[in-house]
Amino acid sequence: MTDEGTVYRQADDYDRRMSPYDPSAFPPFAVTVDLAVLTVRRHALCALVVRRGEPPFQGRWALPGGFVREDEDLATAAARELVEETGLIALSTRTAPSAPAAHPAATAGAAPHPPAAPPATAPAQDPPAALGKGAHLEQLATYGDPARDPRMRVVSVAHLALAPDLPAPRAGGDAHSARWAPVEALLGHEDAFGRDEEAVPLAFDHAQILADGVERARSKIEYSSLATAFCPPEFTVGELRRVYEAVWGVVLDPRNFHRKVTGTPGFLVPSGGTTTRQGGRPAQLFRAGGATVLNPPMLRPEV
Amino acid sequence: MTDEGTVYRQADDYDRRMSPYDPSAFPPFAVTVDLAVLTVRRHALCALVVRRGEPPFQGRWALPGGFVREDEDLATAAARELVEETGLIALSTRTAPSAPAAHPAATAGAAPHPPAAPPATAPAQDPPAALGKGAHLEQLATYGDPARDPRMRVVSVAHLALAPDLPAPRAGGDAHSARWAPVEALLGHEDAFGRDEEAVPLAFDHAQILADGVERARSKIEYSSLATAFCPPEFTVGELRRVYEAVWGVVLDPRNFHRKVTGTPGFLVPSGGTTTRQGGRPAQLFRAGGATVLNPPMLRPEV
DNA sequence: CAAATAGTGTCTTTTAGACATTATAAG
DNA sequence: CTTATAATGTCTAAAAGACACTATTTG
Repeated sequence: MTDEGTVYRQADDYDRRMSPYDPSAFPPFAVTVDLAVLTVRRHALCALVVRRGEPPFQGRWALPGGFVREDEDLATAAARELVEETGLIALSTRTAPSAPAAHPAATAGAAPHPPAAPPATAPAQDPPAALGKGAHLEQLATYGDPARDPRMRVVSVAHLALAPDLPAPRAGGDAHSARWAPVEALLGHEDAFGRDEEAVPLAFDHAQILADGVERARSKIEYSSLATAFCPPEFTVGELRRVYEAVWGVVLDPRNFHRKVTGTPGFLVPSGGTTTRQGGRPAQLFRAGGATVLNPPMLRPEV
Repeated sequence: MTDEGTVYRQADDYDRRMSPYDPSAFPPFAVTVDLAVLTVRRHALCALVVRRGEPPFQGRWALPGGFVREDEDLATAAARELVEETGLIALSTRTAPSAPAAHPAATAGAAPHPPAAPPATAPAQDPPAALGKGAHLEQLATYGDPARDPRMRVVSVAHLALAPDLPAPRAGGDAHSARWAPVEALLGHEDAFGRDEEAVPLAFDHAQILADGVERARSKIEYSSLATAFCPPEFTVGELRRVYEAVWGVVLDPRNFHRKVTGTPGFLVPSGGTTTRQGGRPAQLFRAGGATVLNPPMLRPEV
């Protein structure tokens, strides 16, 4: 039914170039991982950005990232970068392309591995680190526009990390090399441009990566228990609700939220304790339950 | 709070190695695209597979794919491969990672595999092509396990394509170089192993890629109008229902399905005509509406 | 006629969302 | 006391799902 022989016979071409005996037969790419690390700080969804010290985009903010090493898996590289940037240990890295019903429980995914401390390189002040804490880590998408890096052909496998609120990199500072910034400002929510320092567009295609990561997070907390990744090990229903409110940018009814979240099997398990850290009546403390898929889901309010 | 200097100062490292003046400073990768092309044939979800003519995995079935060219975007490469393999024109390719309102699509981990096909091997008869037709195309996930291809380091950016039923590659044939095969058989649905020819595991990590693609499709038709990508330009409600039944592997109530699908704004628009190609009372013909996000969603029946 | 598919309606259960009320802390 | 937050309950509207019934074709 089609032109003979031409159609899916590109395979010939493939094998010829795939031959290890002719390494110059295929175009070489650099492969990196970039990280969209999100957290909730002061009731706002924030991302970790680092300031670039060299061209291109010198002085601009960018997402943290680095090269994938010779014998390193993509998930391993992302976990390594996450440790290097934040001290966070990846708690879950799934091969699965997340889907509601398919998201298996994933706990330990990528191994911690050797942080491999770079020698003398850095003055490196204010690390936003919180060693010993865990974060959710998953692959986001891959970006490979030939022009995305002016220096060479780089394909970046972006990852999304969700972490509990971490200590500020350095309170009061202003010209540091790393910081948490509200995603609204980073993504230039129209009217925000020109006002704030971080309203300058991110380097490379990192604004697109971040936007994709934010949308992934926003949609995924609907159908999974991932919102708990933004919370400390023990948290209250109110704290979890404030996570949803910050990530979605909406206000939720505390009573309906409480009823729904406590009624979803496997979402939360009471830890026994209570706290008054939010003021008011003591609230029950919970831990994340084993469920990864929420049924029924938490639905974002309509437009 | 963390080890000084080591943390996010990988930027130095990054920039040093990124320098175009030292191309040997970063490890070179081959980058490919692999395609999980899905369609619905004879009430079963099927995938396009090609037979490998050379080692490794000689004689095994694999997903179609090929190298990303020097100055080619990832989406462009995937669209090119799709045309080469099937004659299908990519109708939609989104950079966006996940499902809009809901569900995150995928994140994937690692896996290897380049499809390789033998040159002389193929008489290349039966292309499952259907020139001039369109298909949905989107990025799925990226697989980069260092061992996924025994020959060299290959990172593959897998894509998912959804197409209407196409003419069989070659009816009656049995040892062709390309064919549609039910995903159940390809993924070795337990009891299916050993019975059928395609019960032999796919080459490389293609079973993982295909499984991820199938799960992406299954979840995405819940919250988007993507199921129409499996249908011809004009289709009936019954035909659309059979798509859902095939993809999900369930039986749906025709009456509730009809009420729901016609009641979802923007999902379907009547084209005016009717058809009796399914037998019985003439059915109204519809086209896909403009809506991409379904509200309310079509929910998969529970376990 | 029977058989098959299309399309509409009706009823019950479940869920979402609006909102009242009570409980227990801090200041 | 007031104020803030937590937790439970009640009501209504919408949606899901089970299922009866009618409509229009082919054989």
